[in-house]
Amino acid sequence: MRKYENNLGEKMVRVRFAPSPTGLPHVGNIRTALFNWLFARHHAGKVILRIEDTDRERFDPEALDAIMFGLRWLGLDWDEGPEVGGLFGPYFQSERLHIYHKFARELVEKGKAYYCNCSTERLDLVRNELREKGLPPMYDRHCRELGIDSDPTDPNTVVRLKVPLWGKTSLRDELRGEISFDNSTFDDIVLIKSDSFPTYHFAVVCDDHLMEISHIFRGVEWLPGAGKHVILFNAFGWEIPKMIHLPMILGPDRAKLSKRHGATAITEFVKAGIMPQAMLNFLTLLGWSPKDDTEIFDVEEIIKRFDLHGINTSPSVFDFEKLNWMNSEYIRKLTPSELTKRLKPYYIKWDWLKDDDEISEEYLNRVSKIMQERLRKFTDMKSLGRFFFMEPEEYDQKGVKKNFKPIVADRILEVAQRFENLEKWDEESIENTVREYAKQLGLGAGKIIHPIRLASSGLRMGPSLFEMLIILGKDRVVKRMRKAAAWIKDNIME
RNA sequence: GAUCCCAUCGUCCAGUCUGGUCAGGACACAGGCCUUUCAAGCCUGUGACACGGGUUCAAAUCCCGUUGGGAUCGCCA
Repeated sequence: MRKYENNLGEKMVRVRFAPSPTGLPHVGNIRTALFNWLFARHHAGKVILRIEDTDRERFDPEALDAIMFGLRWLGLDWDEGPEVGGLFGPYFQSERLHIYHKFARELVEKGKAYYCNCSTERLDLVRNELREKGLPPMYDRHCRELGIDSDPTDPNTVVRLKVPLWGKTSLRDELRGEISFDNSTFDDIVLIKSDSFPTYHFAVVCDDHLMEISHIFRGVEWLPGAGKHVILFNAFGWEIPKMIHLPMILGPDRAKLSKRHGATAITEFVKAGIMPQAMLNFLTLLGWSPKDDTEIFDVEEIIKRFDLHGINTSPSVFDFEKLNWMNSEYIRKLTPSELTKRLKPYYIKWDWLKDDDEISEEYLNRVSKIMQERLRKFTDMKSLGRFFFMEPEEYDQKGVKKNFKPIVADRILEVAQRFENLEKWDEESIENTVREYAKQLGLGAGKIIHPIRLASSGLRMGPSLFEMLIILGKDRVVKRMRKAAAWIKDNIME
């Protein structure tokens, strides 16, 4: 009797995300976690986080924190697993060794597995010989019929699965249909290693059964090995969960997405100033489609609409550009004060702000408002908005060439003087001052506007000049203009 | 090498299951409008059914083959 059945006797949806804590969580793994989660939430099922820490050599204690951080950042919670517990624990495979040992002994007793004492040297030798002959490198099943007596805990032996030598094994992928493999192409895989830890293939089958997992979502890279899992499930006589193999995520060169393509760890997207909502939205659409033209939708809407039918089978290229665009859409949905809240940590990191600064919240919100629609990522602020906090230390080179002619220095000084004399520092007064002066000289307003922009911000592009000057404040603007005029006189020759 | 998976604009997706509308949308790109610049916004444009056979009145869609891409073949997961 299952622990989790509804009162119709139907299996409850239970999915698992089963990362291996060996490094920073990769977007591919996170996408897998996301699809698991969306499916479970859509069907009011349970999400189990299980830690596959059976590789003691590659274990990285920081990885687990990074994984949990990444999941929580995206808003993916789990109903059972580390820090929340559950009825099917422990959720760390390293704490379940006795379970795997018990099942391994059972298989040996049933004649479905055997102990093997072949050395790694011998295994290498055998495989190399086969490889040289152009044959698939496999174990030669030397110990298969030897009847070696041992125990899963014995460091001198491993436990191997007795894969059927003939016939076919087939499985049903919910997206691709029947897939079948010739048993002759399978190796007698190791189930328990000599350090008494289970291999991935063994642990995953035992745990998916024991934890009553109903649907297995994982990357296609697991598909070729899934036949072995079926053999194992059958050896135990266990029901096989439904399997869904998710298409791979590729880099722009169509190779599996990896570090050399740029940011791939979820933490790097966090640092770059990508919003979790945007990341979730983007990742959802990478391999799944709502079947209409909806592109921007929130989690609730996605959960409501997520289903197996919309999942793709072909691999997709991770388009950083489109993610940035989507992020800009989400940035625009924020109120100025929400944006300020998110930008502040970056300001502090860049030394634009100190905790005890007297810069007002109101000032920050005005900066947020004026910059909001030109940010794609929070980090764009670093180059686009520096001048709101720091004096320009240099001027944009192209801008200098175009706008900082020697004759301009006196014009800047003149406008600075007129600014200083202004009683009101509002858009109307500033604009009138600039336009009237341009008119007096018989010049287009742009001839005055561009040098002022460059003088006050150091940049040749940016938000509306007059609004920008209001925010900066009269004193700072006048000071920066005089400084720029002096700079022109010092640096620009006739 | 063997096995498995995949194949629509440069990219992400729709259309394929259930053959029949100029193959639709988004990102990117190009041009235009707006404008003090940039961005945004609006308008327009460039751009794809990998190839070859078959089935059919009709094929992106069904079947077969070819080619191409990817993954997997560990006491890693």
